[in-house]
Parts: sequence; structure tokens; C-alpha cells
Amino acid sequence: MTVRTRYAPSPTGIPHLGNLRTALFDYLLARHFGGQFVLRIEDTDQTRYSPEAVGGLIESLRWLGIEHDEGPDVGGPYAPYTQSERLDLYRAAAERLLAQGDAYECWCSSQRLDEVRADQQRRKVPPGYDRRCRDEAGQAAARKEAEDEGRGCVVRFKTPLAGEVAFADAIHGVTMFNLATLDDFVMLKSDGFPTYHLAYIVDDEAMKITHVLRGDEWIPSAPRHMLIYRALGIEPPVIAHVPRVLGPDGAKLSKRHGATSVFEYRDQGYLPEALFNFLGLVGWSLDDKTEIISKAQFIEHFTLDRVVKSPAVFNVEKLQWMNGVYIREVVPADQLVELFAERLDRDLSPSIPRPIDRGLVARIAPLIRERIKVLAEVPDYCDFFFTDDLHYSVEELLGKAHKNDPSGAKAALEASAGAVGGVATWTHDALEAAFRALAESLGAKAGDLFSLVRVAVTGRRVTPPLFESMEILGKARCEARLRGAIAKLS
RNA sequence: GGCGCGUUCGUCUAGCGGCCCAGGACAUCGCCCUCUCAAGGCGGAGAUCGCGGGUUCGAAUCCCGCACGCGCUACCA
Repeated sequence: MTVRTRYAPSPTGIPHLGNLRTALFDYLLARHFGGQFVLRIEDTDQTRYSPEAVGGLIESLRWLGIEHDEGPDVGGPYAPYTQSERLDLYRAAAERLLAQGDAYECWCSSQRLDEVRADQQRRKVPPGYDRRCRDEAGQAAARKEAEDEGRGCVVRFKTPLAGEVAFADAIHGVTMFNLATLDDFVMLKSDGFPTYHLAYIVDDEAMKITHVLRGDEWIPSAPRHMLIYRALGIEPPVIAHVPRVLGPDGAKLSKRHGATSVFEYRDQGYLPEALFNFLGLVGWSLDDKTEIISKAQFIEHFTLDRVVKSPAVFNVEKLQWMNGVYIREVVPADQLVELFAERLDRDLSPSIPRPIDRGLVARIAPLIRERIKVLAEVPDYCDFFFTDDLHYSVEELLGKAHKNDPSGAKAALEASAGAVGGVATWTHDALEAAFRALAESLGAKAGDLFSLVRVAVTGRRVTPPLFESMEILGKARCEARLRGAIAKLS
């Protein structure tokens, strides 16, 4: 039997990192066993449905590199993969349960349900449906009221009043649940849509899903699911409740914690490979030391028994570090050049002509790849290569060293312009030698001179190595910029 | 209120009876390197393994209580 897993999000908004981590585990598990990973859209709640969400879901999986084998966009042998298109299946299952006596129609109004619940809370008894429609007399009365008011009915599962159900979880082990604590839950809503409980079971069975991974907030409803499996004569799949991903304050990850959608990370310049790596290590680990791990290695080693039970706080700082590692050590140089170029095309001032010169980016990339953690930092590090329109103040130019000595700075810049003119071979080594000699003859500290020249040539106080930058800029531009700085001090 | 899940450095984690007076990583601190910023190297601090009982020659690891946190308790997933 081939392993089949599925990611079954409900399209209610932008895909969330916590959910995506579960999708990632689903994907890794399927690939590890050479099986399939399917995407299924659980749009059974019409009130929360958001049409753009499906596209976002697919795009976020695609970007992260979690490719699905079957789904609403790519089809597959068990189509359709959208629950709203499979309504007859759930209805048939509900009718079968009805016919078997494992379910019953409930005609109670939501208003009455609210009253019952309020009353139970007041009396401090466990809330739950009072089973009015479970017996014929109650049901008949409720049905009469409902028909007078033109309401429809829901289908509820007829939970055994006593006894126990065992539930075996691949991560948490076996738990026994007392049926007396469970009420008769709704499986089919009055609008004809199923609830999650019925829908996922019917679909997983139809789609031959062998492993169900979901957040551990689902543990409490697992016993209901066991009841449905049994009533429908379905052998339950392996079910694993994975730990949730929390925000820094220990609360469930939400908008309040800043970026929670992959798109925000993508826009800030996180690499999908890095996020994949990072996400794969929240709640799972290979051993006691592995941090940087490729997709292939994940697939080779991922198993459920190394998934932890406790929830994890999403540690953005570590993600940032990891992204830096990918930028400077993992991503191939040519790919990095393209990433940098795309970033510059997008973020550099519109006054700068497009497209950005890839050849130039290729020369700059080695200089900045080891100084940034996210792509968003790229433009600030190298915009001066692409424009001669530098903006810096006299204060920035003088810095601390020449703060009270503008004339000295001016003299040093003039000497620098001269030195640039005298450099025979335009290489960073020759430049550095020339400027060190100049500093000495000026009786200045090399660092002070370099800072001055740095601002003059780049317009910034923080840049890639000065002489490498100058080498790329070329003699003419460096000279012109030094003259510009001198003019600024005149 | 009921039911359930969880609990190892600030954070992510290793650990599945002796190798642990607990290892790695991020963050943090110090030193080195250094033209700025990074990167890198070295080193430090940081966990009474939630608490209390057992079991055992021996427990972070097994058992039982308790505490705390979280979740579920919808015609939401």
C-alpha cells in the first residue's frame, strides 16, 4: 500500500505558517515513503469562504517547494479535490448512517440550541446538545415547529450514551475517551454542507489517504471520528496530531505577531529553501546537531517518530540567521546573482534605468552576499553602483574623525583624487596600497581616510569593502565622486 | 464546569535507565581578525530536566499524584 497524505486547508484567508508546517510534514512523509501528497480544499463553511484564498494556498505551497501530486489545480484520479463539489458523497454517507440508526435528524432551531447552552453554563453542567430530537416524540415536536417556521434540519451522530473509545495517535500514543462526555455532534448542516468531521472522513476514504496529520487542537474530537469510522465500516488511517506553532508570547501564531504568511517572508527576501529548512525543524529534528539540511535529506530521514509533542514558538531570529547561511553558503552563485538582480529591478529608485545590468550584479554579489540576511537589504548595500546621484550630508562625509576639521578633510579628498589618478593598474590591491601610502604621508590614520573616501565614493557610511567597490566602479567614476565631495566642502 | 494535551537553557531542540553535576543551534556577552558593516575564529554566561512522591544499585529518562500552561467543549475548521 502506498502512503498517501493530504493537506486539507479551509480557504478562509492567507495561508498561515503554522498550517504550512503541517503541510510540509505531510509532504515529507509522503515523499519519504515514495507516496503521494494531495491538496484538498475544505470549503464547507460558506460563511467563512474567501475566493482568493485558494490561489494563495496553491501559490504558497508552490513557492515553498512543497509540490502536490493531486489537487484542484492539477487534478488527479480522485477529483474533484474541492469539498463543495463533493456534496453528494457526504449526503450519501449521512443517509447511510441515518438508515443504520447511527444518526438522526435534528430539527432544533439554533436559537433553542443557544438557550440550552446558556442554561447549561448557568447550571455549571457540561454544555452539549440535550438530545431532544434523539427520541421520536421530541423529534416530532421539533419537526413540527421547524416546518411551521420553514426551517430545515441537521443530521447528528447518535453517540453511544456510555462506554469508551480508544484512540491511537502516532505521536501521542493511545488515549481512552469516555463516551458519556461526548454529545451528539452535527455531521450535516441544514444548508446541505457537511461539517469537518464527516467530510474529511468520507474524502480520506475515497481518496485512499493513509496518514492524517493535523494540529493537536483536534485531539478532543478524535473520539468522534473513531465513532464515524466504525459506523461507516472504515479502517481508520494513521492519525498524528502535530504540535502547534506559537507566537513569541506563547499564544497561537497570529497577525499580532507580525509576519505569519509566507508571502510576507518572501517579500522581505527570505529564500524558500531557507524557510523550508527552518519550518522542517520546528517540531522535528534529525539529531542533536543538524541545522542546515536539504530537501532531499529531509525526505530521506523524515519520520513521525521524531516529531515532538510540545508546541514550538516561532523563532524569527533563528530563521533570519538561517536565511543568511543560505545566502552566503548554500545558494549557488549564479542563482544568487539572479535573486539580487530581481530585487534591484524591483526596489531600486525608478529613476535608474532598467533592466539592471546582470554582469555588474555578478561582480557585486560576492561582496554583499556575506553581509546580508534577507534580500531586502540588497539595495541599501549597493545602490551606489547603479547611480551617480548620491545623497549624503556634510556631517556624514566628515564623520567623527573630521567633524571639526573640514579643511583637513578637503585636503585629504584632493590628495585622494590625485592618488586615484596615479594608480597604474586599477585593482583593489593597488588601490589599497596607494591609499595606505597616502594616509601615511598625510599623517592620518588609514581608517579615518578610508571612511572619508568611502562616503565620498559611495554616499554611505556602511558599504561593501571600499577598494573592491572602487575597483568595480572604475577610475573615472571614483575620481568624479571625489571631486563632488570636494565641491560639497567648498 | 467537563474532557484532553503539554512541561529539558530566553527560543528551537538532543536525550528514549548508567556515556548527562544534561549536548547542539539561534539570541546574548567578551576576546581575536578587520577600511565601515558583516562573515569567521576562540571563549563565557545561561536548564535545581515544572513540583512532590515512589520503582531501581542508579531516573531528565519508568509509575503515581499535584501544579502551571494550552486546547476543545459551534449547523468553524
